[in-house]
Amino acid sequence: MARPKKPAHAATPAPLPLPAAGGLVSLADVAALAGVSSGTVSRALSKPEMISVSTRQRVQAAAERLGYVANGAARALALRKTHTVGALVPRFGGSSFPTLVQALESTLAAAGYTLLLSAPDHERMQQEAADILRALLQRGVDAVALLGTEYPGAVFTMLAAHRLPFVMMWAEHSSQGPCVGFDEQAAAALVVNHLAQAGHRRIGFIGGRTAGNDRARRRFNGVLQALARHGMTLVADAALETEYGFRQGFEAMQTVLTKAAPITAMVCGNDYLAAGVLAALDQAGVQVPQQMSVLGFNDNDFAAYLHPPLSTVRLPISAMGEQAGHYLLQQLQPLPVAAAAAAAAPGVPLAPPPLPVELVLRASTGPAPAAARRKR
Amino acid sequence: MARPKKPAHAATPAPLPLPAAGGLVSLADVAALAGVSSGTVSRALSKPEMISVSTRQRVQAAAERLGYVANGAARALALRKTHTVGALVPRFGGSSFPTLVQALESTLAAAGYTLLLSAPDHERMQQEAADILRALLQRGVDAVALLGTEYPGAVFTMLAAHRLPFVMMWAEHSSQGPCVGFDEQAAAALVVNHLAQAGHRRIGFIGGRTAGNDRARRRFNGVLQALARHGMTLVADAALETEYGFRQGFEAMQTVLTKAAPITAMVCGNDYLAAGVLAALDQAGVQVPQQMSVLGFNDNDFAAYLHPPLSTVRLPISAMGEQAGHYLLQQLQPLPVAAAAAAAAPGVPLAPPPLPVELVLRASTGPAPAAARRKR
DNA sequence: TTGTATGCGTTATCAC
DNA sequence: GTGATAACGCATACAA
Repeated sequence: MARPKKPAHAATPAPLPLPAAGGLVSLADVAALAGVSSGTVSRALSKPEMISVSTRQRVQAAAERLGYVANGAARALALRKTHTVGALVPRFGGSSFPTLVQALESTLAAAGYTLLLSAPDHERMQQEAADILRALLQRGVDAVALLGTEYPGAVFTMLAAHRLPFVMMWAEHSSQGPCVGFDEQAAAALVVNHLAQAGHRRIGFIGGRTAGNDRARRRFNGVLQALARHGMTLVADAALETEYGFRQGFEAMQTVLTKAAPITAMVCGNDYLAAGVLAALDQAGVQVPQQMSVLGFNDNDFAAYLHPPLSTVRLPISAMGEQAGHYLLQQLQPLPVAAAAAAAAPGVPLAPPPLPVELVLRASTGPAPAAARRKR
Repeated sequence: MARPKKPAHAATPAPLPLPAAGGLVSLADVAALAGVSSGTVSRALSKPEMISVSTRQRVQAAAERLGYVANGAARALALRKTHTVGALVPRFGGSSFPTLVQALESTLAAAGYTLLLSAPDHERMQQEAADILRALLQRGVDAVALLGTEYPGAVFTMLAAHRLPFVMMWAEHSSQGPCVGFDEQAAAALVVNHLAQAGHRRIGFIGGRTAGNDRARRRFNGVLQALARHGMTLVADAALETEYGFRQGFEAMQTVLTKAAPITAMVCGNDYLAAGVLAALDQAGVQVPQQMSVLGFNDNDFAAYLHPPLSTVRLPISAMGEQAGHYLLQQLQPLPVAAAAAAAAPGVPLAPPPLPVELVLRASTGPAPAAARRKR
């Protein structure tokens, strides 16, 4: 600033590594030190191949020396790109969403994108989703990852108005846009078929709240449908929904036991619930699997370390996060071939196929107890 | 733009809710529609009290109509403030960090701040922490929340150079800056004292890796020191460190059992490990607590639903996240009184006091087994 | 109360 | 290969 030209022989009296006036070190500062224009500095740093070796080195040295860090806001303003992806993920703690988010974040980070996380604790989500999204848009994001599909229309309207790529995670078949997820019905079928083949006819279910939670609802419906294919339904008194959580599973199972519904197997909506269910059975003196079988959906990864180890459907949570990330990145930086494909079928971004699920059998299931089997 | 004045009687032929040309709707668009200048729009939206009621309403209506969302990059550039806090949290999935982050995020969100999350999956963290922080700075953050204290000096140098408020979470007494956390030593003492009073003399420990993990190290040291006060040390063959996780706890406990170290109690570094330990004991036919007591640090919240329910020290993870958030917010928007205090003692931001811990006893501990007790 | 003009730090366009 | 210069969209002195 004081001297726009002047190559930096051995000038500057106090060239500390952390100088900068009141504000922070900018392109202009680096330019002054390197004795070039700010435009050159910009290029030297972002497109080195366009610059001669000597000046590039001078610039890099100067930048290093001053501890220059580009101002993302200015860059975003000029580029109209933030290199940031927003994520809307409700009920973050105590769920398996962290695993999903971790996978999403590292996938994005590997491509130079950062994750702007919004994790409304309450079910503010339901009403305020649009406001929360607005905050994300306002802050500046190039794309958005949503958990689930249950959002007010305003959310999709805003997304469309801003022409933002987005993806719904842990979801399938939304008319609103592309989803990544796995086949919940297949997962439920895996569980139910296994129980049916073992001779179980009276089956209970403890799952998450279905209102405003499409994941819990699909899971529940999947179980119902799979049961129907075997000519069964859930035992009325033994079908509950509750919040996800250890305590909730525990208490729900206590309720089921109180009602003394004669069941031989319980299906658990996720493994938090399953752990609570097992604890309740243990406390009540019910033997697993001798007196009752338990199976679950394995959102997290501790089912194998419960007592008894729980048979579960293993769900590809991490893979789902990676898939979401890759999908968004593909929308963000379309490769030649992808762009060509997109041009061929415009308007319909190709969503990835559902991820595979897998039944993992452990000690918690066995043939239906004799007493129950006699009933049919 | 076409007509800078002109109040918007009933003009514009196709006033769709999502118009905007190639780019997106900006202040100027709203201004044009409302028939005012862009400066007025800016004020009407951010400082409504400076504007007359009538024009304010016109502006708000126009903004609404166009679906205007402010451009955060431009705002950040003009304001030199991003209203964003960066977080560096390693090993995100399968830990108790999500709970912490959730609490941090909602605390910040309540004050209008968003969370930029960086969650290096690997122990890239160790080497690349500075690069990751640089990415955060470059993206633009007003403050930073770090998990733990183990960062290269470059990290703190950059933080200082950019004059960024920051806080280290789950930490105590760092010379590098303010910390929020709880007293790990007190927590360890709670556990060890309880065991000592029950007559245990031969105690083992399975905890997290201490290299490059100050939390695991403090926890380990706390146990050692508490033992020392009772004239004990850990039983050599029964003291292991491993990654956190169910499987890891399971395998570590198997190793301990293999070595047949005659112990009467195990202390677990966290509850993932504890769950694995219990599973291993169960599989080996070791009765808890009759033959062996197990206690643990309760990072997560499922200790009560294990088999048997695990006695633990309950750790205030959520409170820690809130505390971190409040601390940063206080640095960001100093209240009159806080500012005065800061002026009185400049340079040393006052870190909040450690949060309280609590011992929760359940069925997993009892008096030391007779066989072992005989030994002393 | 409202309009005008300038600056925020970068990138991109265009001459040189 | 490099240097001016004009956006980018918003906030804010300053003028009216």
